[in-house]
Amino acid sequence: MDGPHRGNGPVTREKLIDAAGEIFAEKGLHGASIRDITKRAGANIASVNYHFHDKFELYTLVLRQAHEGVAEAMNQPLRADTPEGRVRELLSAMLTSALDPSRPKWHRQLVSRELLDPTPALDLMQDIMQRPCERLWEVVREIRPDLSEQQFMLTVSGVLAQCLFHVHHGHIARRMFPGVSGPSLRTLVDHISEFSLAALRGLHARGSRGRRSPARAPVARPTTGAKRRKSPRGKG
Amino acid sequence: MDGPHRGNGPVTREKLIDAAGEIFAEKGLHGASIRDITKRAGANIASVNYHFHDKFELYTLVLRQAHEGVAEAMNQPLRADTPEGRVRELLSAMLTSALDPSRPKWHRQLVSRELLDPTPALDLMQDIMQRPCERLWEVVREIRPDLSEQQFMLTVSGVLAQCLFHVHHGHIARRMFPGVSGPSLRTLVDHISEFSLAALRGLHARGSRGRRSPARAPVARPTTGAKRRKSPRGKG
DNA sequence: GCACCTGTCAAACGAAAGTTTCAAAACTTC
DNA sequence: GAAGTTTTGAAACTTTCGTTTGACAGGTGC
Repeated sequence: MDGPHRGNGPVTREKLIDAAGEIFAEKGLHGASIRDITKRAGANIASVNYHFHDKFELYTLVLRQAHEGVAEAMNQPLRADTPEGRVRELLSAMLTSALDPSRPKWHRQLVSRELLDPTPALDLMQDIMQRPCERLWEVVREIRPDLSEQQFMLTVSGVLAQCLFHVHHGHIARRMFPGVSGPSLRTLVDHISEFSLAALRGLHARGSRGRRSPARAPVARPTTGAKRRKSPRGKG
Repeated sequence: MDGPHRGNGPVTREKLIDAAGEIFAEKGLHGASIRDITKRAGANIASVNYHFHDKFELYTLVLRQAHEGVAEAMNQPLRADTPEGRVRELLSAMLTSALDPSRPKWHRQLVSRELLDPTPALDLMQDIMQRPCERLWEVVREIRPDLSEQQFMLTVSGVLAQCLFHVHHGHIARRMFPGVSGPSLRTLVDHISEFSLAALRGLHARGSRGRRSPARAPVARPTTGAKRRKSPRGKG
């Protein structure tokens, strides 16, 4: 179990992925070095290029693994009867999977980095964001079918923004309000639901400007192919 | 005016700062290279180490310049009579200075990067966020003095989150809703104000749990000293 | 036992990074 | 104009990066 060569194939591979996830989350694609990753994984320098082709392929694989849990949580059916209940259910699913403490912390951090950096693997991020946007759009339209198209976009963005903030920028809130205890998952879901639903009820329809909401949510279709770059520098 | 050496001292320095701002915003601290920066600035490679000590000192200087405009816009007095008016005024000041088209785009991008990366210059970010948090907290307390401390935090965070989203993650909204025209600054301020105020009116006070709001906003005090690292590697 | 494939290891590779050097050019001061 | 300071220039420096190499240890099938 602890010998140097003992069918370690998948073991070393997984240790590399875990170490790479942590270090990529800490320092980003450019800031992390293969020597750091292999050192933390307890593996040889050449192991990255052996198990994965190059650094960037390891990065995209790690990123894909980080975003999978969130993406699949978004596809579960909503069972609540009322649109208000479905809003809450949707937010609960999003935040629960995103803040799941059993998952390693670098999952959030990596996705957070990618949401900012549109460069390396933007299509993966679209996979994450598309379903919540679609479903939120639909539920919001059930509650307030009289809003303009732009109001829909701004409202959905506002709800998503609150979730994204607590998921990806929680450290800011913790730093700005050090005296206030951090909210539990339940409290978070309750507050954002109540806050957003109250706002939705009080919003005035902006009749004149903008078209009415279309029958279908005008959300970007996903790039299912997920066109991947071959190398970060396109050298080989 | 276009000769090789013509009192270029501060000229080269400023060109370096501008070029560094753009490239740092594009690629981050690690991704940007001094060769790229000096090439875009039309200067020699050694000029960065001559005018600034090293790469990191140039980075912090550029970051400080990027955040100054936003920080000072937050200190202007609020003139509106009603608390609701002051909320709108506050949001308008924040978004106007943050989205001011006359400022170079890399100001936003750099701050956006730093909001994510807690590593290099976190105190600068606190300078940016502290005043909006304080003032929002106070105005929200005027409107709804019955809310619990945690509800205040969540509400202020929610309002800030909407602003941050449109300032720093606008590309996500544009990508997710390609059919909807991006909102103007005026529309944005109107919507976030109306949305948040409607939510604030409809929020139920959570009486039992959490203490009531204190007389003073429990916002983190700024680190005025802004302790700066001497070098990215601490070598010399 | 032999060939074969899989993994691991230490070492080295070329490229690119940040930094330093030093001479020449421009500017300032007298 | 000469001396001294400031700024620029091209080149080289050291370090570190991602990647490659080739040898060697384990496992497997014949």
